[in-house]
Amino acid sequence: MTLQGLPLPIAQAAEIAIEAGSRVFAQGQSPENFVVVTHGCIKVFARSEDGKEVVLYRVQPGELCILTTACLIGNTHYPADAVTDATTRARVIPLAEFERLLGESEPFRRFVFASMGERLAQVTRRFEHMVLDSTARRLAAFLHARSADDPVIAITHDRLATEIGTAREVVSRHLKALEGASLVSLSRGAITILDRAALVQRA
Amino acid sequence: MTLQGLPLPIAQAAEIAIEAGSRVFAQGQSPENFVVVTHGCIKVFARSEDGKEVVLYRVQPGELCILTTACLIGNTHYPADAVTDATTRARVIPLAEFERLLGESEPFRRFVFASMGERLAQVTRRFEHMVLDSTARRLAAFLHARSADDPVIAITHDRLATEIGTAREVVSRHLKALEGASLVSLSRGAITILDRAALVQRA
DNA sequence: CGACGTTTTGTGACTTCGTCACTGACGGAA
DNA sequence: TTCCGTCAGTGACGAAGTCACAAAACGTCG
Repeated sequence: MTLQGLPLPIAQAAEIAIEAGSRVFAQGQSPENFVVVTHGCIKVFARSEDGKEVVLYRVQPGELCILTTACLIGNTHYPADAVTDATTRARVIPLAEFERLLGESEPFRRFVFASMGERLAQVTRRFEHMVLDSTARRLAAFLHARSADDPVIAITHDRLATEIGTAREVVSRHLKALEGASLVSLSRGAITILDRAALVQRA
Repeated sequence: MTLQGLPLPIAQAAEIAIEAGSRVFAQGQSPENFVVVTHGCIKVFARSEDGKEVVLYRVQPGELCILTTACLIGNTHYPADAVTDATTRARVIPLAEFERLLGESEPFRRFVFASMGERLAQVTRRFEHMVLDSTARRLAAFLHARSADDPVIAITHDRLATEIGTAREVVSRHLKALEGASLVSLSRGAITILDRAALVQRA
């Protein structure tokens, strides 16, 4: 799903900028606009009463927020929270215009459904791994995915833990073990991948 | 989402019957029809290589299968499996007709999106509870939900375990504890709820 | 530079959960 | 009644989550 592939109505829509770390929507709210990210990244996550978080998915450039879209027409409210990971730019289409486009533009409709299908498949896989895979596997898979273009991953153990759905201490211990096996080297706030191939084996 | 509330095109669609326990779709397939359940129940679940399962959600009467719908237009394939829990009847609309309706019928479109929004919120909450809640809480919540109209729940410990995403032995142990506290009584293949109010407390 | 506060990481003790390997109990069907 | 398949109970043990701190690493402000 590239930016080039965006249907005309989206490519022509107004663009807004959101600074890094700001809340895009909160649990219980109802959305007013259809949103497609063009730059940056939005993190969508659920939070329990006692403050623990799980990341559901991220909205990358060229993607729409499936929850926003579903709530928009379904007229329900968000079951999750979202904040920007980095400075983000997005194209927005107000509800009324969005509904009109859905009825009139076949490419637009196709784009919306295709995006929802992909995202749904992604969340399903994530769900499956979260419940069925061991922590060690999830960690290895995460490190492998995040080191695709740069062997140095800038992340704290705490953040990493919420990404893969476990506790910080558990992450620290597993990383220590991986360091012992010379697969990674650790420093404050960063993890350097030394043996990426070996990580695939463990994932 | 009641049957009465179904938009006309669905109420008029052809109805098919599926016997209990048969596979509705399998991981990797692509759907050919839009489906709305009218009687019975379809269980949608993910499965790992070694055979472990997690239930994602169930499609009840009046509901559509969100995965089928998303894959249908997105033209992707199923990321999960589905089987009928009981003898099931469903109305089906072939792909071409479905696409035409989406463009032409505003109520139909609204129904589809509303359903997706609801289901998505449901899966999100399920995801959250699965990752963040303790096994004891999930078990109590399950027993409470399933005893709404009948205090006797017909289910084996093994099935119950896959429902709440844990192992059979863990379920057996927790149930034993609940029996000790006189909240439930146990028999082969069935659980009788004795103190439903106390279960809410623990959920 | 050095003291101080914050953030990040390391560790040990303890609980809960998941897994394994069995055993026993129940309920048909032959 | 005797098999046999399904279901439940158990003890042992390793993996993972929780709790309570201690120790680094870093930022910043006199």
